[in-house]
Amino acid sequence: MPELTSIHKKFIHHWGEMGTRWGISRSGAQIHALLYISPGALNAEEIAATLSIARSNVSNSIKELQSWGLVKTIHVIGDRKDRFETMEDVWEMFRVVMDGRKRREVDPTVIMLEECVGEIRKSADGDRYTRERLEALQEFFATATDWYEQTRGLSISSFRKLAGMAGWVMKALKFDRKKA
Amino acid sequence: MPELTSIHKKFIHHWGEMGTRWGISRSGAQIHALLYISPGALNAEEIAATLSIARSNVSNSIKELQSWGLVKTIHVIGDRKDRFETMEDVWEMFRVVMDGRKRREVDPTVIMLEECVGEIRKSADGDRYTRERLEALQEFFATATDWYEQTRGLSISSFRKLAGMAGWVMKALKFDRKKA
DNA sequence: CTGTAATTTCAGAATATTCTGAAATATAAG
DNA sequence: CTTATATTTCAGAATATTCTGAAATTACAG
Repeated sequence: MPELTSIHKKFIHHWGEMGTRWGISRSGAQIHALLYISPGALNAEEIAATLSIARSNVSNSIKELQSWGLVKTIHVIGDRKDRFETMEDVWEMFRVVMDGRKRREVDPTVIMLEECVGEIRKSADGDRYTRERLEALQEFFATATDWYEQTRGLSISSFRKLAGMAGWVMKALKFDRKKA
Repeated sequence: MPELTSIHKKFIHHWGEMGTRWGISRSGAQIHALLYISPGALNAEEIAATLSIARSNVSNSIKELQSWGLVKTIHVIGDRKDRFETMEDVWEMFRVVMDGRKRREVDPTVIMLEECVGEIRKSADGDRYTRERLEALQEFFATATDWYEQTRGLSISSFRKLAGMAGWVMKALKFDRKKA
């Protein structure tokens, strides 16, 4: 993918911007976008040249992407350069990102809430309102993580079916639906 | 909530850090945390004093939170100062954040993909692989937004039931489950 | 109106993040 | 081992974001 068309550029730039909102650096997300639309694995030099970024930036960003589990290294015999590729399956890609975000954001928050609620229960001075609020958050996170574990193994088609069920459940059984 | 205990501080600081990963500034997220654990609505001066941040920062951050729909203004008769509060319901809070993120991140991406795929179809030069990849992304986003619309109105208890169904579906019907 | 309190705006300071390029290190063929 | 090439490290530059404080604006009681 040495020559980028305007469509390639558009996609890569947008993906780069979006990546920053998902905790991935712009360069990292751009590299991911490039690998995603590249038919074959690319080496670091090719990536740096194609995206006009420093070779070292590629190295660091690849490491970042690998820490997310989004990129893996390919060794081609007769080629000393490492090559990199990303998964084709979008659903798997999404799951990998979700797992990473859970690990980095949700899990530490759950720990923090446990610690806070634990302390507040010990102190027993009657900070009732704070305790209520933190326990409500705890319950939410418990439900959310439980939910995530129940569903993260579903294939995309199963997930579609589950959405269908939700709509059906809401309509046919007149389950409680929040306004709007 | 003028005097913060160490538990309050711990929660507020953690929430502030997490907020930055969700596209909300540290100050904004800290204000949100403070309002969340405050039994009553607070005015801007109280917030600034409690969190040791500039009065103008409170003003801007409140505006940011209001753009998310996370904070609303309360007018108390006989008090010229605006007071602010946030919703108690965690589930609603989560939904509000999800709506905001969808609006800011998913919707523009869907548009970008439409534009790219549209152009690539017109050009018809045979960039088959890129087209395939972008269409795969499109399909994923279509499923995801459809799913979100189907389920965003569910109450937390319905959602719990849905998770139960998912587990049941996976086990009892031996639906396809991806490895790991 | 007038005066005072409240709020907002905004330019620049402070901070945080990302990126570069040169130097150091690692890898492997000969 | 030696030499070529490939990769990583890292200090500081470049960039982006957030925050502050003073000035401008708004709101409203008297």
